[in-house]
Amino acid sequence: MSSKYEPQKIELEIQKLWSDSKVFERASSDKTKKSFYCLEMFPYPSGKLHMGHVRNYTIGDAVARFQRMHGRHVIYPMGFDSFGLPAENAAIQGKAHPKKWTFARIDEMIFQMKRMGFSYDWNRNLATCTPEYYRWNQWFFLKFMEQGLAYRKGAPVNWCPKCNTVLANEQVHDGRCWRHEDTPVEQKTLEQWFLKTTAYAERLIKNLDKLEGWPENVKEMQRHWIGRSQGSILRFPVENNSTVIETFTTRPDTVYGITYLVLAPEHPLVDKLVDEERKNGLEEFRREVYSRTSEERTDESRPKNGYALGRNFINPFTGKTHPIYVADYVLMDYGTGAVMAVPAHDQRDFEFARRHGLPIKPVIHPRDLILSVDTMTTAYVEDGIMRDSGRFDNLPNRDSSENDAWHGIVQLAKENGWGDFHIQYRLRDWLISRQRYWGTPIPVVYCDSCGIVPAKELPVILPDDVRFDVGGNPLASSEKFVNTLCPSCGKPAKRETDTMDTFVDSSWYFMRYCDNKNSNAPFDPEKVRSSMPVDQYIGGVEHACMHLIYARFFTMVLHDMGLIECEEPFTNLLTQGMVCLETYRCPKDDWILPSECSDGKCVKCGSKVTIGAIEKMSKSKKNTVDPGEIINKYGADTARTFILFASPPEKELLWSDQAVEGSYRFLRRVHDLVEEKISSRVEPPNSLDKDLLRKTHETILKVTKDISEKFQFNTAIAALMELLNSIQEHGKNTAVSIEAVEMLLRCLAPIAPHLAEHAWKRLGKNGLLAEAAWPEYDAKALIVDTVEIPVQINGKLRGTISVSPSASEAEVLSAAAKAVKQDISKPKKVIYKQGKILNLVV
RNA sequence: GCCGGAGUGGCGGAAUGGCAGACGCGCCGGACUCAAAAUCCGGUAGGGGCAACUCUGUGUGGGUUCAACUCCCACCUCCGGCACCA
Repeated sequence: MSSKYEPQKIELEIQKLWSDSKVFERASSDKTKKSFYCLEMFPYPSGKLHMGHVRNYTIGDAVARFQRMHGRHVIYPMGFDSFGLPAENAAIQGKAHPKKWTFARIDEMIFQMKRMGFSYDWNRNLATCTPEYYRWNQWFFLKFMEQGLAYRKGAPVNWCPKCNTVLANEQVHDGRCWRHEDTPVEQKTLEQWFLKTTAYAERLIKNLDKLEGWPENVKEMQRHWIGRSQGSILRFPVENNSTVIETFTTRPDTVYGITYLVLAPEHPLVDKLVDEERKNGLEEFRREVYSRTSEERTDESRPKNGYALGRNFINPFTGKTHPIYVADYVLMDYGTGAVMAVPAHDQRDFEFARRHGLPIKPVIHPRDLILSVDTMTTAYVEDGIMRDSGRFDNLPNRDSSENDAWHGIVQLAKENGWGDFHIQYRLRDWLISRQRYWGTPIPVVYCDSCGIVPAKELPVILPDDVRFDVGGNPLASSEKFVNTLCPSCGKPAKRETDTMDTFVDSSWYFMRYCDNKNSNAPFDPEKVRSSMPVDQYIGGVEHACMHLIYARFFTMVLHDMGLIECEEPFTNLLTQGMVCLETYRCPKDDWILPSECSDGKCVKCGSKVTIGAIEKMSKSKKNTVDPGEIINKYGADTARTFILFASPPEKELLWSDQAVEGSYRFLRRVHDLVEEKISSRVEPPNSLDKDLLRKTHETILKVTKDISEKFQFNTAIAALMELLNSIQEHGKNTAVSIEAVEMLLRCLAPIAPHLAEHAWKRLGKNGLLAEAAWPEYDAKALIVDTVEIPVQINGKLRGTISVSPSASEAEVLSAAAKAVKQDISKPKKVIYKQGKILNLVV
């Protein structure tokens, strides 16, 4: 009795079989085997899986299943990054309380994940918005505080005067509030909490060299993000004043060319230094600078504006005095917020000097040329020979030794107390304060007598009695929450109402998975020790910097606290490419749906539509494909197979409905083949068997290699398609062809697990395929009697010959003589690679 | 501007020094059908030739090698990241 391929039916049956047998939970807790921790970046529970998720989790699930079949104790968890703005926005729009909203979305997501057949151990599940989870964020925060790794300082925020609220960057559109399009966002300074990531900058950058299992591009992005630069701190005394201005420079070799000095507009010394008569002008200048958005301010193409403070400083190297400016091109949050300006050797200083009529003094010249200020059109930033630089004249400014002017000048500064060598990082401390409700409350109390006091009782629970309709941080509207007693002196005090950045949640969730139900500690160190580090982490490259740096930072801090053994959380990282589809764009109606385009014209306005720009799937570009629809039409196995087949995992994937059909056809052919095998009688062995047996074992070898070495599921699937073709060409129901089918199913199990499991059952196999062993190839079956090898003459193909793989050069030459038309009896040179190729030079 | 990655049939892609285009999609032809869909079989880089065959071809130009998609040098284009970081 053979049946049709009905994926919907098969998949639900098999999913029930897996869940009833608890096969994945079992695999996840079997301590007798060597562990393999397969981790995927957990999602924000938006309610619907999108194709990006489906690709991410399909790759991960295939890896997890592959490793399980290799006898590993696979830890494969899933959870939800469930704090964040969308839930709060839903609440502001009056839809539902964030808690209710979030848990409803989580349930929808879990349903879809189960429908995809992902083999998670749901016992390890977690949601970061539960007190059971976030209390440990608070616990870590207090530990960080104890060690001076959490501190408070002023920092600018986006402020909407109409909402009376701080806005997240994503709530600011073109410098205006997302809800008040006519209201410009203001910059305001608030006291906020920071984590001291800069304390780990050196280790974060150094350890990258050890991460051999990480893609080079991600490591490079992190190196740049951390931005280590070697230079020096130089101090300049202000004329007729006791103040000293500290600057950071990577070019101490240019100090003799300083012609002015610039402070960032926010620099705390500005107000102290400004000349009384220039105060009003300064305020006006600052107002103008602050009115710009940060994008405008950091636009390199804008002319560099500045304002003289009417005061001078002394360059201790020359004893000369020069003016002090404030300018918008100097940033307060890099280095010391002040720079020594050398227009002759720095392009930005050069532009500023030309614009403001400041002198330019070259002190480094090319070997064969003396620079002239009058003819310079850009700064000279190359290396050369020092001039007008006191005792450093005629030295090379920089070379590979420590005897160059660069080092000599810093040494001189050091001896005189003017400065020292210094390494500066671009990485900044991590601002974790968010003026939001739906996040982890920062567990501190402000007391009039004791100051900042850590909360004693954890968790500090996020209250439910908050108002979303009054503006401001909803958390501040809960009287019960805000008003408390000081844990230290017992007098009335106020709670912190800021909550934590959700990147805190995702910085250690992979450790919580190891012991997700622990109510006495974030985790049992022993449990983390046996599972961490993560063997394979899979996710989007968009998290290359922030998330992956924060998670590495947390892991290092926890390591230093003695809580965990490993210093790096993720041994191997795979960043999957984007899922893309062509877009339809109308000149009037912007992005339109494919259905809104007919005959190349927009159905709304009749304009000619531009079709075909391939873009990342996104709602705004109207080029999404809903995974749910694909499952309904073809089943989860087809979606999985297509995703893995269409492109190698780290490359972008171009969605194609027609190619999806192709994957469906392949699976149906496998299904039909199995049905055919079980309904026909077994025949005796025959002469075709040998080739099929070899093909079977070649396939096992290739699939194993492709998946284990490079996650090349695309070529592994191609090999399985070839095997299927070979079995059908063989056409007989012999022991060998039945074995070939069985091997095909085993290899298909990580890719299309429902169909493979179903067919396994139909073949009458005992036990679950999900727990079966991965096949091993038989080297004997790979042996061949003859091989076809190409015969080349002068590198050009002139024929092929069939020889024994062990044939000698003489044998091959005589066979070749018959196969080609040319006379090859007197070759100049013979290159014979046994069993591979023969090339003759004549 | 700087850093990283990629350029191969009509399309997704394969081959990491050894027969370029595996596998799939699409397309063309055939079988089945009253017909269509589905399915099955065959063909499918381009040029020339009735044909055996032959020439050209992996972004462009050069080089190394018996042999280059693959290695080296220069350039072009596209994608991603960073971007006044002193």
